[in-house]
Amino acid sequence: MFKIPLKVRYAIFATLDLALRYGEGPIQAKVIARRQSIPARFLEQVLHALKQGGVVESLRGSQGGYVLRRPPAQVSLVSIVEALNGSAESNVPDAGMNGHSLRTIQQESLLSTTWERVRQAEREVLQSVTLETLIEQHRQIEQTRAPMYHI
Amino acid sequence: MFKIPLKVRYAIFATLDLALRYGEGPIQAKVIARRQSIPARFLEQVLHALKQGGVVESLRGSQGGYVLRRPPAQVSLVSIVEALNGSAESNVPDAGMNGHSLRTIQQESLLSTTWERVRQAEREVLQSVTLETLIEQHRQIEQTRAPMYHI
DNA sequence: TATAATCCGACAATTCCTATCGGAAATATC
DNA sequence: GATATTTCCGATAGGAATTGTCGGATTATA
Repeated sequence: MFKIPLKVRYAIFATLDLALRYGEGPIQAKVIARRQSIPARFLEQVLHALKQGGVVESLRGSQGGYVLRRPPAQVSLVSIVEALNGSAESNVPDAGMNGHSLRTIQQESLLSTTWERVRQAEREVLQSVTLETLIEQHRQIEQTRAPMYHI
Repeated sequence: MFKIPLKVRYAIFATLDLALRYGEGPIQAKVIARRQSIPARFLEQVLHALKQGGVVESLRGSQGGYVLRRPPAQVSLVSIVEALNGSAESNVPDAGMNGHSLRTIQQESLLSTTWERVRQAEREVLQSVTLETLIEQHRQIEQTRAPMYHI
């Protein structure tokens, strides 16, 4: 409804790539970028944010790379999304009265509970979907798709 | 969570302004703009979109203006929000295979059901809030605020 | 030491959102 | 009919956010 940033998709598919190889040691950003068709240099930034958010662990130096911090079943989409926003993202446009009339503030307070409910509804859905969930869906799609090429 | 455009707030407060005077004839965009602190020329566009979306009725010419198409209790926020997007707003970035690899399309199909669930969750919340709801909240805020000035 | 990778800041390019403008079409009023 | 008012419509400017690129510093491996 309100538009989903590309950054979020990149983050999901990057972590999904890690999830598919969970336990096999670190994977380099460059490799993920190639596999998932994501601009390599941009992906670096996304992965860095994911690290700050505690979703991912990084290993520097040669043979380094990224590793999922927890097993795929314990990584929900909400943790990924929130890692990217830095968990700040207040809906009220700069609360600080900077150039905002009293009217504007009263207006905000009228809608704030509604926005909060929307946010919460989003959170609940995203919390119910984990990387493990996506892996299963991925497998199901593969299985229904593959036979078509064999006929 | 995913940021709410200013346009949406403007639309809500404009229709709320109409709701507070429902049944008293057409109200001009200029008047609403002044009362709600919204850039007049921009509000015109928003109201036009609301008309296309069937939320609002317009009367052209002198003494014209805008009128709510249905009573406030029957106007939900979801109808307002969808009127603005033209109800298009597909999450898949231009479906048409233009420069999109097969991989990208498969990726989208993996997330499409999740995005759809998020969208649906948003819709349900926004559907449960009507202009009538907001009017009541507005009155309650007024009543709790007013006494403070009298003491 | 050489190589490979993340880290970090700066910044360029692009797209989207917000806002403004001029004038055309429609309508009420005098 | 003339005039004033108001919506309608398209164009477009300004700015902010998003997306993407780059250079080099830092860290680790071999």
